[in-house]
Amino acid sequence: MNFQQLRSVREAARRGYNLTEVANALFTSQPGVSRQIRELEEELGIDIFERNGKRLTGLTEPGKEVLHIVERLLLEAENLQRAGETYSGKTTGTLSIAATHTQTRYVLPRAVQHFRTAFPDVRIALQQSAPEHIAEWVLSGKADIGIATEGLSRFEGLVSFPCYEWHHVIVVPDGHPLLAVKSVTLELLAQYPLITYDIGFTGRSHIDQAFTEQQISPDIVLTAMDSDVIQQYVTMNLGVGIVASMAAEHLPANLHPIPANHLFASNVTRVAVRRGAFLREYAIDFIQQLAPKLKLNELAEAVNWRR
Amino acid sequence: MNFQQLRSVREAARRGYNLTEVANALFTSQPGVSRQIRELEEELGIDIFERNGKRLTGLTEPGKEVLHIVERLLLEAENLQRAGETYSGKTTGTLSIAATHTQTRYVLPRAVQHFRTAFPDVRIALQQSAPEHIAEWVLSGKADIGIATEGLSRFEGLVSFPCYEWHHVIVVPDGHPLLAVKSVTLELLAQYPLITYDIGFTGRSHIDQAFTEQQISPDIVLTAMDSDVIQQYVTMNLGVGIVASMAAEHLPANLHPIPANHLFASNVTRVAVRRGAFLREYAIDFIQQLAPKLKLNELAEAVNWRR
DNA sequence: TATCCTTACGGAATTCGTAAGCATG
DNA sequence: CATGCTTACGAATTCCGTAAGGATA
Repeated sequence: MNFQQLRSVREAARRGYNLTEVANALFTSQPGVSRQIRELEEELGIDIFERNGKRLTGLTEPGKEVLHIVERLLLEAENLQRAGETYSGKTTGTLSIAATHTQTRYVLPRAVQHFRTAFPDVRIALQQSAPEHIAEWVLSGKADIGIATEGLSRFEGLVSFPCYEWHHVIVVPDGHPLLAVKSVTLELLAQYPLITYDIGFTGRSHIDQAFTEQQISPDIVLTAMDSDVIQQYVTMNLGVGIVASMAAEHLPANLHPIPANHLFASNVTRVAVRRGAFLREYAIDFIQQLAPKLKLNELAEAVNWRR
Repeated sequence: MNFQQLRSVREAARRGYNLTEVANALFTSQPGVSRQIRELEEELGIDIFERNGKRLTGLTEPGKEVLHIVERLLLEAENLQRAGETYSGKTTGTLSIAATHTQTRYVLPRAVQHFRTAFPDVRIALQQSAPEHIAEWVLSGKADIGIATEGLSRFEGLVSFPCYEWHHVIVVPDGHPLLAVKSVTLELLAQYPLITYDIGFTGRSHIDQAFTEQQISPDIVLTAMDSDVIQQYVTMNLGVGIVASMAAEHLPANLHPIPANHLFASNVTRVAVRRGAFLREYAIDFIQQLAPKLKLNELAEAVNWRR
């Protein structure tokens, strides 16, 4: 058993069982990959892959179990590498962050700027994606850190920490009737067409929840994944916007914020890492930047309690 | 990075940093081991071991972190082997069980007998030890299964399941005054010298607890790790014995049991496996033999939830 | 017939053990 | 001076890529 065999198996599963592609990905020859896989299968005494004639078509039942273990093995191997890099005082490396648009656009810039000065030699890979995919990315090791407001705490394989709390804010264009109202109510709000986030994004669930509780059906005419798009359509007078407070901090001159703390439940943005991951010094630093209240030993314990 | 390097590091830490010994254990040459370790250190860019001149004396700070990861890696590798053996339908292998004396003596014989007929080609390694060590053995992978009444549930790295419930029983020799009493009380019992288990063994904590709650100080004249010794001394009229009900089932003719269900809290014997371990079919069978109420999917989930 | 996997083979690189050298308690 | 680690070197093994062969959509 060796690591090249394990890499071949993992890559084969990831790349749709096409060994030619696997060979390219691993910078080796196709017969080599073929051999690695067969040798591992022989050593374990089982078929890992289903074969249709000569072509691989999928995983066998035992193969699925094997793949799980192989993934864990390779993740631990990466942990080992990173441990080495950390303690050898290397400041180079890559910090891979998966975050939603809202985080990437309004929250991360400050953290990234600080990070750049603190660790100038570390490359940052920002992966913007939907909350449900962020968890996947972190679980698979493709991202070191995941940041989102929804859907991170459901995964056993992740440890997540609260970063900060925020509210939704109503955004209207110049001269909108709501600007004259002292305290906006949900009923009032529901009289206008609304523009807000897609389901599953940026606290959308709390918006729906608020309306449902008061048995009001809002007229949501348009949803988007990001606040810029929402603002764009509010400017075009298509409706009243509901965006995250972070997005409402720097509005263009023709748009105006109206507080909505009293209407929608507050949201907590969380940062997540894979349970058992070895975190580089700079990754820990970045997390602490995002969640300043988080104690270092809390973090270490939560991530490594598996020991 | 390769597995031989990892094995060398682990073995070095286990064998007191004597590379000559490590070489023997791994059936290779001493310079080979030396090289493996140095190459891994070079690849990771750190010193794993403290050196005093040429000799290894211990782990460096980073080395401790590295060792943790290495241990996990090698355990996963063993999991992979076992997965192969399981699915390839091999009935050979070894089931390593760590248990207390009481379990080994009175509970395991039946399970082992059943196991021998079901899996005649699997060797059984019974490791008898103190409860606190059982957890260690299972955690380190030296034992597949641990069985004890105390001290298994405290470990995050273990998953444990209840096997069966039992009580303590009072044991007295022929003609003892307690035999004439209808229902023994703690006060009455405390008037005699007592012989029972060592602290930390076989439900001893529940015995102490019962006396403490009634503010009685029993006169425990002798403690032992196992029931045979206790019975021996009861026979010699040194005092009244308190043993596990399993041990009182087959008493010699000159000793007599007196129920004590009403005096001491009942005990639950538990079986534990390492979280994330891959369990061979026969190991699962053995566990089910011990804990018949345990559902298969419960077990699988608890052990592998890490995925 | 184009794609994809296997087999065969030979050269290259790695690995490993022996023997000798050196440090330490 | 005995134990224990390192260095040096050569042999053996393993590894890997190229080229050819065969199966399948």
